[in-house]
Amino acid sequence: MKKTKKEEVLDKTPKYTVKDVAKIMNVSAHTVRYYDNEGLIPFVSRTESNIRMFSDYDLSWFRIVHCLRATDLSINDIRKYIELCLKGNKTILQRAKIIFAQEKILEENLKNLQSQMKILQKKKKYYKDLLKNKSNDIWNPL
Amino acid sequence: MKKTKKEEVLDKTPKYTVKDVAKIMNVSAHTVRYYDNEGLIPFVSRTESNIRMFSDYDLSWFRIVHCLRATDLSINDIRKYIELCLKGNKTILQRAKIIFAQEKILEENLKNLQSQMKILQKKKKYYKDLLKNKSNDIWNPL
DNA sequence: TTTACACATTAGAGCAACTCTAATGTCAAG
DNA sequence: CTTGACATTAGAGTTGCTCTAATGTGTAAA
Repeated sequence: MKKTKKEEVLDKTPKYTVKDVAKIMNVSAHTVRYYDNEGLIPFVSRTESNIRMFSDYDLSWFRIVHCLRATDLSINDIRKYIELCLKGNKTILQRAKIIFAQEKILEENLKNLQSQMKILQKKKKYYKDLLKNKSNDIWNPL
Repeated sequence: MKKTKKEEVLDKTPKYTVKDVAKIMNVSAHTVRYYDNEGLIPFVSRTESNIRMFSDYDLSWFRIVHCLRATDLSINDIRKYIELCLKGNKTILQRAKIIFAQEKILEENLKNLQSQMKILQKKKKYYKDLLKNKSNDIWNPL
C-alpha cells in the first residue's frame, strides 16, 4: 500500500512554542521570531494572549526557509519565494527556477569549501610535522 | 633531487595592485583593502605615491586569511592567528590548535551543507515531477 | 493568594563583515 | 594637458542576526 500525497498532508494544530521550534531547528529563539516577523513563515498562529504557536505545517515552512538560508539565499529572496508559493500553481515555473539555481550555487559553495578544506589539511600536516620533529618554524606563515 | 624548504621561499618583490589581488583571489577590491586595513596581511608595501603593492609572499598571507574566513573564523580571530605567526616558533602549539579546531568546524559545516543539499535535491525532484506531469500543486510549499 | 520563576512579547540598539559612496590623488596614453 | 582607468581615505549603508530593556503571561510552590 503506497502512501498518497493526500495522506502526507501535515498537521496544522498549534503545538510548538518559539523555544520548541528553536530547539528542533537548531537556531536561536531570536532567529525564529525574526523569520516570522520578516514574513518567511506564513500562517503562524497566536494564542489569545498573543503567544506564537507553530504547527507541523509551520515547521515544514520553517525547514525550507532554513534550507534556503543555509545555502545563502537572502531573506528578501526567500520572502519572494514564499510569496510565490502562496500564489499557487501558476508560479510553479518561477519557483522551480529559483530552486534549480540555488542548487547550483550550493554545489559551487560545496566545491569551494572542499578546496579550502584541502588547504587547511595541508596546514594541519605542516603543524603536525613541526610539532613532531621539533624543527624550527622556518618560513612561518605558510 | 628533492626540493628543500629554503628553495620554496616566496618572492617578496612587489608586483600586484589591489585590483590584481582581487582578481587572483576572487574577492572584491574593497575586501582586499578591508583585510589590509584590519591588519590581516602584514608587510604590504606601498609605492612612493602610497599605492599598495603585493608580493607573492603577501599573496600567500592573503591565501591563508581567505581560507580561514571561508571556514568562518572571525576577522578578530584571524588577526590573533596572524599575530601569533609573527611571534615566531614559540607560538607553534597555539597556532596548531587554532588550525586543528578550524578543520573540525569546516568538517561540520560541510556535513551540514551536504544535508541541506539533500533537501534541495528533493525539492528539485518535486518541481521536476510537477513540471513534467503538469499535475496540480497539491500541497504547495513542501 | 501572593510571589517566584521561566517563559513570552515588542521596539529598538549593537555588531560583524562587508559594500558602497564621495571626495580626492595618480599616472599612462592619445 | 586632458581623459580615463585606476588608486587613496573616511565614513555611511546594508544584511542578518544578536542582544537588551521594558513589559506581559502562566504555572507552581510557599
